[in-house]
Parts: sequence; structure tokens; C-alpha cells
Amino acid sequence: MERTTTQTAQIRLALTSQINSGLLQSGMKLPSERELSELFGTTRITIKEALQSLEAEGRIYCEDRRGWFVAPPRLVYNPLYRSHFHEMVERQQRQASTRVLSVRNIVAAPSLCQELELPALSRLFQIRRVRSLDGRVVMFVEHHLKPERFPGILELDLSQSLTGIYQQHYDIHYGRSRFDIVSTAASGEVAQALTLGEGSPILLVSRVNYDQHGAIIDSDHEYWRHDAVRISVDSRPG
Amino acid sequence: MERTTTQTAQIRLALTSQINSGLLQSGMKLPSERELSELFGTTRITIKEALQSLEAEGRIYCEDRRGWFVAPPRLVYNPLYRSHFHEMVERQQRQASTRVLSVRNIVAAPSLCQELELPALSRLFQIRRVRSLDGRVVMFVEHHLKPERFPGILELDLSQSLTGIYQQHYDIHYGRSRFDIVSTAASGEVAQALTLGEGSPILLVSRVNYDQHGAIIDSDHEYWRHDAVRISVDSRPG
DNA sequence: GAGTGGTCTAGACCACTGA
DNA sequence: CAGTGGTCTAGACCACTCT
Repeated sequence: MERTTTQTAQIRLALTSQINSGLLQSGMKLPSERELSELFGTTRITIKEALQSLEAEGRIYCEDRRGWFVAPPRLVYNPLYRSHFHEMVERQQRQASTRVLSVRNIVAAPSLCQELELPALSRLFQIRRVRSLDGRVVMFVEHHLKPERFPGILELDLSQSLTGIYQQHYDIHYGRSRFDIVSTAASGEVAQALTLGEGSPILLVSRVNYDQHGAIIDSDHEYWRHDAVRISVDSRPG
Repeated sequence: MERTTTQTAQIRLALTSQINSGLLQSGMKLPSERELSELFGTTRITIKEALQSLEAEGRIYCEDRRGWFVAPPRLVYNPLYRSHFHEMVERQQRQASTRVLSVRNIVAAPSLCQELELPALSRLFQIRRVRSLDGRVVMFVEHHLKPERFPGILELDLSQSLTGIYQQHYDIHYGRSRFDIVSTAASGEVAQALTLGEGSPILLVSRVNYDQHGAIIDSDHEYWRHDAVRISVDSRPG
């Protein structure tokens, strides 16, 4: 019995070339796992193995219980310029939308107190939103604002750009910017919001934002579908 | 039959709390998949499922055919400051080492020509190295240099810092820096060099480097074990 | 050579989505 | 309701590492 490569590798290759050739286009649904396993004469577990490795590569993605789809091109994103999401997306000829999930006045968790240099048990405004690219949810974001700097903000329309609201209503402009990126896994609310399974790989971009005078104003935690984004930073070192 | 959560989630939780409590310490080997499946009264596939989701989270990592280990803390890395790897690691009280895999004079692939703004079929020096953190291989890096700027460099000891060699032997200093980050999967040589299975998630950091006069001098592609690093950028916007 | 993960088979039932 | 992926069982052989 000959065995050049593994079955998984062959299936991966077959699907990759279908995608490269354009027969399977961006956003299209793949056949079901059961159909694929018949097609390739193997079991669902082997098929899933191949699909998961293509997912890890960023070529396809999975929506919980809906199926597998060909991944669209990545959005190019420079976290140093805290620009308006919608503007950034439109400059790349694509379509953006934002949905507010929840708006709360909370007691800050210890990790947040540390991040924002707050005393223990401080209160914070928490805003949770999801953002979509061409109709597909690609990012879950959680903002935490210092309440004393944003009186009444929770009553405004928060599906707009926060950067815009900061400028227009509070005359606050961003100064310094600091961000961290880690590759990790989705769980709980994050997984649900992104219609991902528990344990799917995601990119977490955490940022602390300072105003024009160097004071901390807020932080945000962006959870990106890992295949949806390319972080791109171009800058002269300080 | 009661079913609060999935078995996978329970196993994940059990292992996580063992790690958090310090009973399983950084770098320690977990019991084998077979032992774990007996311990939890389930099959290897279910165990593997739980292990893979902890791997995605960055809590544990797998070395091909050697076993599963508790992941050490992430290295904090700012790609904007193209500092010496060894220096950076030592500042974080850890131990670094570098091994040269290969050194070649190659014809540039199309994507490289584009990246380095070269005419088709240009030649390049290619240097491949792996870098370890506390004895564990965490990064595979491929450098491509413009040959005319680095005569004789391939004969030097390339396990040192390239930045250092550039300064001392060629009087070249870095100016502008530009980098991209994508979350993708290991394959082929990369997987092998990092002792990862095909399809394991990695972080690819690509950089194009300019000299003090703004001319392109080289590029590098760093393939990081995804759990080994935290990208951290702190800078004032240009 | 013993032990490890890598790969694979051939099924099963469940939870959720969408028409 | 039919169809999808999510989860799970109970095995098997192979390729590789380590001693």
C-alpha cells in the first residue's frame, strides 16, 4: 500500500486548489462534512481534521452549526491609528456595520483596575459591541470608560464611532496609544458573539488610550476572528 | 443522565485548575493522552479535543510525538524596536539561544521581489535560524538580504544578532520599520523546525527594514509558536 | 523496545439552524 | 422538519522519540 502523504494532507490540498482556482469563491459554503466524507471516501473525523487545519491557516471558517465557508480577504488594520472602524473598512472598499450588545455601569474587575490604574472597586462604563465586515461578524469589542469623563454617554447612540463621540461631545482627542496582541481561544460570550465554537483561535487586541494630555481615558479589548484581520503597523520608532 | 457541560469542558476545567493551582508548573509534562483518557474515563479523541482547546488558549503546548507540556509565560515583544533578541530576552530574566539552520544564495520568489521592491529574478541571501527561549524552540525566522549591501556576510558567525553585524561590519542602522502580523498555521519546514504538527496555529510577523536613509535593506519573516509571545507596542502616532 | 502522539475507521446521539 | 456541525465511543495501526 503506497502512502506518499496523509489523507488529511490530500484533502487539504484538494480544497486549497479548488479555492485558489476560484471554483470555491470567498464566502461560499462548502459541502457538508458528511458529503465531503463520502466524496473523499473517509470518515467525518478525518474530514474535520483537514477542515480545522485550513481554518487555522485562515482559508476557511466555520459558523457554529451552520457550515464551513471560504474566508474572505483579511482586513488590514493598524491599531496605532485609532481610526473610525467604518472609515477604515470603507477605504478598503468593503462594508461595515456595528451592533451594540449591552451597555452597563459596572464595578471594575481587578485586572481592569490595574490596566486603567484605578483604585480597587472603582466603577466603570462598559460597552459591548460586535462589528461586521460585509455582513459577517468579525470582531467582538468591549470598551471600559472612566465614568467621570463621560457623563451621560450611555444615553447616546453607541453604534456610531466612539472616537467621534469623544471628540464631538467631550472634546477628548486621542494622544498616545499602547496595544498588546495575543493569539488565544474564544470562550463563553466571546465565542457566542462571534458564532464560534469554544476553543476556536482568535486574536485579542487590547488597548489603553490616553488623551491629548497623557491621561488614561479608556481601554478596549477587541476579539477578532483570527482569519479576518492582518495587523499592519508602519511607523518611525519614537 | 445529567449534563451540565460537555466532557471536554470538564476536562479543560480540571486541567486549567491544576495549572492555576501550581500543581502543574510551567514546562512540566502532562500525563500521556492514554493515561488521561483512562483517568477521565473517556477516549483519546475526547482528551485530544480538550488538549487542543487548551493549546489554542495558550495554556499548554504540544511537541510532535514527545508529549504535552504546560506553557511558560509569554515573551513580551515590540516589533517596532528591532532590538537584539538576546538582549530583549535577558531583560525579561530569561535565557535565549539561536541556531543557524541554513545560509543560501537564492533566486527571489515573486512575493519576495514585491516585498523588497526588486526586479524579477533578483538574487538574495537567505538566512534561516531558530531561536529558543529557556531551551524551548519558539521562533523560526527567515531573513532575506540584498546581496550588494552585505558582501561576505555569509561567511560570518550568523548565530549572533544580525542587527549587531549590520552596525559593526557594514555601518548600516535601522531607520523606519514596518511590520505585519497574521495568525496562520504551520506547515512543512516551519512545522518541522518548531516541532509542531501540520496545521498548528502560529503567529507570523513579517517585517521590511529600511536603513537610516530610507532605503530597503532586508526583510524577515518570523514564525512564532502562538502561545510563546505577546506583541506589545507602545508609541506615539507619527 | 517501550512509550508517545499522529492518523484513521465506522459508527452513534445531541443541539441547534433555517426553511 | 430535515440538515448541519458538536460531541462521543472503542477500538486500530503507524512513525517517531528516547533510553
